[in-house]
Amino acid sequence: MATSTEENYLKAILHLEDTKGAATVGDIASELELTSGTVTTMMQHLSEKGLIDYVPRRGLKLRRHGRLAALKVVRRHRLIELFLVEIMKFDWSEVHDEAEDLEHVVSDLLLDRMDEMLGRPTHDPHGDPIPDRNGKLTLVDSSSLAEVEEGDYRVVRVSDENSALLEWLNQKGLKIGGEFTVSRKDRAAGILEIQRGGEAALQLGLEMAGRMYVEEV
Amino acid sequence: MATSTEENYLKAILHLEDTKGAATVGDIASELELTSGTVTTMMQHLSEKGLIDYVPRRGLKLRRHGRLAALKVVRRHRLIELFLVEIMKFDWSEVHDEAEDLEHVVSDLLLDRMDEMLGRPTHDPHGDPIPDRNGKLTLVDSSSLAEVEEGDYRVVRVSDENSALLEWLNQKGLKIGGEFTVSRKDRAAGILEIQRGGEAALQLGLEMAGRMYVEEV
DNA sequence: CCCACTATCTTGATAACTCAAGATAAACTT
DNA sequence: AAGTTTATCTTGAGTTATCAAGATAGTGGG
Repeated sequence: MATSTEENYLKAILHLEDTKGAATVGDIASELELTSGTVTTMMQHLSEKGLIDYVPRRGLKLRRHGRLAALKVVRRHRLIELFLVEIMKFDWSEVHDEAEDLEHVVSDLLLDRMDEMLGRPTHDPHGDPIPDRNGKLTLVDSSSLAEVEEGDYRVVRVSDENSALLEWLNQKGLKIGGEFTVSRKDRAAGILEIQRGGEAALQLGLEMAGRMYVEEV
Repeated sequence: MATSTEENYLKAILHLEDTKGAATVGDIASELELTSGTVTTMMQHLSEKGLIDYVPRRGLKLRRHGRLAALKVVRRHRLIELFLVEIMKFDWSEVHDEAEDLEHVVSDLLLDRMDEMLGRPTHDPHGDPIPDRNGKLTLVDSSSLAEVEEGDYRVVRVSDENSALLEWLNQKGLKIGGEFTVSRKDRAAGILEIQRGGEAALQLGLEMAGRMYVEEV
């Protein structure tokens, strides 16, 4: 139905709407590393296909159909990531790019086989929820680690966009579900200190903390 | 390095050279279901890239580099097919198309993980040999079932191009390694009769038998 | 040796996706 | 309100892969 290119645009728009409230031509261009002119052309095209509402210079928004298509791609991406981690024994820091390619190619049948093999999972390796086959998505209720006060927390989700952070967390043994204490927060220095069990305290920059989402214990 | 399209052309040329001795523009066109004009253009392109020797109207041939690239694609295809059958529990009749898409996308790392998981296999689900990482390929020594005389045989390989045949074999319980007796051969009627253990005899058209390869027991 | 047939090749067009550069509209500034 | 900045849009052009239609070269028959 949709080409891989179209799917990538739809996914980017969904992501921007979910995080920033709305997507603009410029946002999409920088997310996909394209020029805005290129994005404008595609917006006209997606609009003609009825996947988005697009009024030149006024803005754009996913339509129902486009949102469903985008959620389908997200579902594929996340299921594939989980498959790579659980079955193929990849590290959670190395699955993003592979899934980015596979999500456009894997058949529905193979995807369902993966889903079944994984026991119809609800979350991917980074804690992101996996939309179900109807595009329904259970939101994860959590706060950014950069914004919480001192206290006890559990890791609920980590952004998959920075693989260096994922590797670091992996090396420190901190995974989804892991618990720890925020023992010090120095906003001026932009640093957070966290403590786990009897282990040595870890320093973490606020920028990286902003990519981690937690719930209170 | 090469686009999926280029890879498909190279694979087709390799296949034709291996089965017919040489590939022509027309052969490639019908194998890939394209017009000859399209193929001509690509031959010029592959020739410029040094992947084939091509003299207009005289013919074409894979060069070392092109042959290696083609073998790499074949390796990917066959490993993926085996992965789909062994790990994902697909039937051998339904893996061809899926592998056709995945072969251009799966990373070397993922492919190696599959290879490892499968125990560095040497043959795909249809009995075709899997080229090793250097493109070395162990030929399967076998004869076409359409050409043997009455006697006892073992199935060594079945062409993966006719999925109806694969389904039929599957349903009859005849797989790679399976043994049987050719009890009657009627060239005029174009029919072959085979017998296994105590089971009822099976009739098979010579055309289909031509897609099966066997060795004497 | 010439004609006809067939395979191959060339040319002109199309579709999808992209960029660079210049035009225009909307939003701030003062 | 006018000027400046910034975001967005338009236009022209390039790339890759494709087809249709017409030109051309080789081959085989008479």
